[in-house]
Amino acid sequence: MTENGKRTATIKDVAAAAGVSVATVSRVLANKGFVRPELRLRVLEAAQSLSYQPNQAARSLRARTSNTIALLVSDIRNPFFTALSRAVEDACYAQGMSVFLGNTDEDPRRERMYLDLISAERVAGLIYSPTREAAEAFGESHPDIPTVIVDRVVSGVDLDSVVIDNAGAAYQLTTHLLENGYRRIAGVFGAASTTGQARYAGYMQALREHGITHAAQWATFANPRIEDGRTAAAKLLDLPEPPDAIIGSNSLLTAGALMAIRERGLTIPAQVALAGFDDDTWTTLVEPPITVICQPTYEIGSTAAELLLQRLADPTRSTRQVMLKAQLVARASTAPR
Amino acid sequence: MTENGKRTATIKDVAAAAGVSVATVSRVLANKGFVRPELRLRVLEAAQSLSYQPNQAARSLRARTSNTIALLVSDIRNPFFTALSRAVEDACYAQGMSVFLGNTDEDPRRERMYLDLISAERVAGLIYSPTREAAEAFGESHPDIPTVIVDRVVSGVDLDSVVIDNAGAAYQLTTHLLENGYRRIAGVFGAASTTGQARYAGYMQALREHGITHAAQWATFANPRIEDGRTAAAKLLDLPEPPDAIIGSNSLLTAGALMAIRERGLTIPAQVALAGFDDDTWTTLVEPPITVICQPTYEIGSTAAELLLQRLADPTRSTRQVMLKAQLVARASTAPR
DNA sequence: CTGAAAGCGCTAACAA
DNA sequence: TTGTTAGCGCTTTCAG
Repeated sequence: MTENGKRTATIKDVAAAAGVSVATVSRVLANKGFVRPELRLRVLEAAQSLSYQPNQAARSLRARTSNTIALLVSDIRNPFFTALSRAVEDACYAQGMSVFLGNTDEDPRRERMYLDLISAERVAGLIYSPTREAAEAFGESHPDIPTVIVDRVVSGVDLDSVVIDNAGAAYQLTTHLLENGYRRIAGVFGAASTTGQARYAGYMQALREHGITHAAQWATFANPRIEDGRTAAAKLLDLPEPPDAIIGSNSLLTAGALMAIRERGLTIPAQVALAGFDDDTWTTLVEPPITVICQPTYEIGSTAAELLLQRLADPTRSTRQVMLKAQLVARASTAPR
Repeated sequence: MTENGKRTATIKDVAAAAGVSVATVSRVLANKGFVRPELRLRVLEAAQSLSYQPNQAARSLRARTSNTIALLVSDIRNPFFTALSRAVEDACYAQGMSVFLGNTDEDPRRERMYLDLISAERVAGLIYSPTREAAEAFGESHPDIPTVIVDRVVSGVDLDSVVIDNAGAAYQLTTHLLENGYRRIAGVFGAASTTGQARYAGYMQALREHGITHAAQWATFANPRIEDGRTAAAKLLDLPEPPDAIIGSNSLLTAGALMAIRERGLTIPAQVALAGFDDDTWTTLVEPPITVICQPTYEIGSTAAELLLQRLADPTRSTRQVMLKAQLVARASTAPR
């Protein structure tokens, strides 16, 4: 009753075609144990001619883990995460693993849903940029799978992670502005991430160290979307005492700020300087080119994937917190005044 | 011997905790058949307190299909595909499905590997932007799963698809240039996709209809990467008789062309006009803003996801080829000369 | 070196 | 209405 019809071939079919047992087929396919060369060949040929594809679901069920890792970020359209995802995907491709992609939109509910999905799917591992809420209540209900944190910081848990020194980078960027003669330096920081917080802290510290009494309304927070950056920057620029420089905490916020500046016909940097994070293509395409902190985005992703893959190979190894170096790229948008 | 240890709870554990059979648990979780409210409650509570997550691998094995769709594109960093992926992800999220992401890099080998992975994973469906090779030899070995083609065209097979009228759009864009007085119009088209071909065809047709004898070296082909666009445009601009306008077949090629133009200190549009496809953010951030064909990228993605989800719900429905409208957005980079 | 058989966790007949 | 049970396709003892 093997009514084979159109069904994709199973290991049984291969076994039958090769005249061996399923165990033997499994062995040659996994290259485990020794099999007589002759049989091995028969099996390989049978598999070939039936275009046999081992059923991953069955494998995962048996192995209690899958061949897949998940990548959970706030929004793939954020160029930082776009580059990151590509790096992750490349590394997984090289290992024959697949990657699930999830966007949280910095929304804890959406994030929760994905975390559940992820444990239901029994993914092998997770590369994860948690929302601030999740970072703060980590462990509460984080799925019990190997996890590498990227871009953000979660304290009080022992996990692999890859970050840049966000506070330091923001400090450096702000100092650069100060040294170039800017004083009324405003910032638009990511509202939902620890990264935004850290950059804010570095920014504040630089101001403090230069004895700048900072007007509270110059530090604002926005969601990482162009529109939100534009709105936030617009408010800043319309202040009675507007800033003479604006820092965007990521390329979307910076782009939004640029739009707001353009709309008001202000010239950069004469009337207002602009600087930001992430060396996205557009930052050198616009006039004047924009000063940025250049994060090694691809490298962050590949390092994260590497850490995860290594942990999968050896779950007992001690965790590593990798801090990659970001670089200040000074351009005309922050020329000395 | 239920040594439960740290293992994630299974349906058995829930059944035991609720004092019912696994079948009952399955029923209440799937909302199938009737279960006494009292039992239903007990089951729900047990599941809750054990933080039970149904094992998807087991479900997939049983159901012979998974809860996942795959998205296979050339490069997620191409803004067109970035937006597309986000749309797909949103639609799947709404259905509680997950999405696999794969980048082919227009490399048939890499594509093949993903197609195999995809059939091994028994994904429920596929949203797919095939390389030209795959498009031409379609069916040869395409996995037997519901597939929606996006962005590209594959002939001779009966599949759902979502495209824009690429030839028409290129025709429109070229005509716009011609009407604005440009004559030596060059183009940098995607080398590896049917989309590039179609746009080339539309471009050629517009030239022909205007009686332009086209210098063959003005139509060039490049991989969809900024660097390649830059190189291709550089060659164009260094020609003894350089073009007075350049069309980029996608935002990466257009960005590359812009760089090449800038490097040579040429002014846009006085010395050379520039136009392209995809209304990426940077096109309005630069000076002058760039004329583009604006594709409804998000809508393309959500339509594709919709078509796929509908087909999963009803595999027998007839296929649909959806053609979405792209829009010419004329800006200063192609002002009349 | 090879095969038989026991499950992995779940759903859906089929029984009760 | 509920429970028992037979697989889904695979890997891995355990025998032979």
